[in-house]
Amino acid sequence: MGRLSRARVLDAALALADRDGIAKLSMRRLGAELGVEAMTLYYYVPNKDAVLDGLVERIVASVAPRPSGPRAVWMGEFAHAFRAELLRHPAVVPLVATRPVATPEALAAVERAAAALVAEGLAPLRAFQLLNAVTTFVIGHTLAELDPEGARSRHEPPVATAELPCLAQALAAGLGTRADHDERFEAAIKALLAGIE
Amino acid sequence: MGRLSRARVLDAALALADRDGIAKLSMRRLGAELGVEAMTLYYYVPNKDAVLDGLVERIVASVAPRPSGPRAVWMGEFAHAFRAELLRHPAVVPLVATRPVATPEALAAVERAAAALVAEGLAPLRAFQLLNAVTTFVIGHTLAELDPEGARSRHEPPVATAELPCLAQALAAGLGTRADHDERFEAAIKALLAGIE
DNA sequence: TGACCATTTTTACGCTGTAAGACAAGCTGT
DNA sequence: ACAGCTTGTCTTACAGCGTAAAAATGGTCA
Repeated sequence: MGRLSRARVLDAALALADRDGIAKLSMRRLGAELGVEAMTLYYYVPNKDAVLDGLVERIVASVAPRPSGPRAVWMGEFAHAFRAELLRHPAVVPLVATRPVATPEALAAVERAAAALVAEGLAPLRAFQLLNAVTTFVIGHTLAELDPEGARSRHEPPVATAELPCLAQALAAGLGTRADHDERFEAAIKALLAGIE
Repeated sequence: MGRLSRARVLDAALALADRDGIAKLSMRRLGAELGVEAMTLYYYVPNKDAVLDGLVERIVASVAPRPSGPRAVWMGEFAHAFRAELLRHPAVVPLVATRPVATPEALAAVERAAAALVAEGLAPLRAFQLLNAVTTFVIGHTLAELDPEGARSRHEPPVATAELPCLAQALAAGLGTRADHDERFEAAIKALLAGIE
């Protein structure tokens, strides 16, 4: 195992969160994962919040819109890519949803994305508004997509459908399946992009 | 102060969360708020998660769509009402975003909302899809709206605009102001509802 | 009085983030 | 070679957390 670094700490944190869930991501566990005592991490990172901010950074910096051709098209592609990345790291989604983009690297990534839109002719304000509308929507949708899994694993009773006939029918008709989510995401992002021309 | 009950525990929890933030909502503090030891709460609530689920229940049960006339209209009104309620309890928004609707009361409220749509002629699956699309969007948007406040209060440097020219310009042009959020919410929900006809 | 009961408190355990300081190893300048 | 500084790690400690288990309290009824 090579030398420690902020990057390696974040790598381990992301792996640990993906494997065991964010709840299990403690400084002691993270240290153990790296073969080191908890306090050692504080040499590379000011505190735990910085680790969480780092995880958000990892996700945010890993996707970017690539403008070319009709805006609704590449914006749609960006939305899909962002959603895919979020689904790849389900444990981190609540962090992305909850914490503002905070680290310099993450802010720089956002700036780069906005700059690309500005280069396409948008005003800076419009660029951020567009980016914001899409990311905000993707995060909201993905959060809703994730919840069920966590809920089911908590305890058996999937849902007391006895006195919830509408819900029971909807579930039987495919509500909450992967296909349902995909389809709804597709429809909603299309509507959103079409409406914000 | 009258007798304790689950309802009064949740009242106190909501008040405490609104006043001091969810981070400060601990069983001991909540007990103190009610003039009682922490462990006493466990007589009214199985564990802390149940308290958090209860907070979600409070929010979810406090708004409902009221179908009458063109769907896009009352759905828009529902979206606005939901957003207003979320903004009234900013500290709870991350919970609503993150935790599935879990308590019987909350599930019943959702069922009631869906039943109202079904009574309007929608298939149960469509009813939930529509509800889901709107609530999901509102939650996502409101989360993004809230983040900045929390971020600013953490420490002074609002943002290093030096090397983030696009962001700086956008901020100067009004990005992130209340008016900006209101306007974007309005535009996006309209687009969404128009596109899911 | 004594037994039952609902409610509350006490005590305790293992876990958390992290402040403060000790410690070891390597590099530098003399 | 020696001293001293830097870099990295570990030790110890503290206050707080959620909550299991058991004990204490107080009221109501037989």
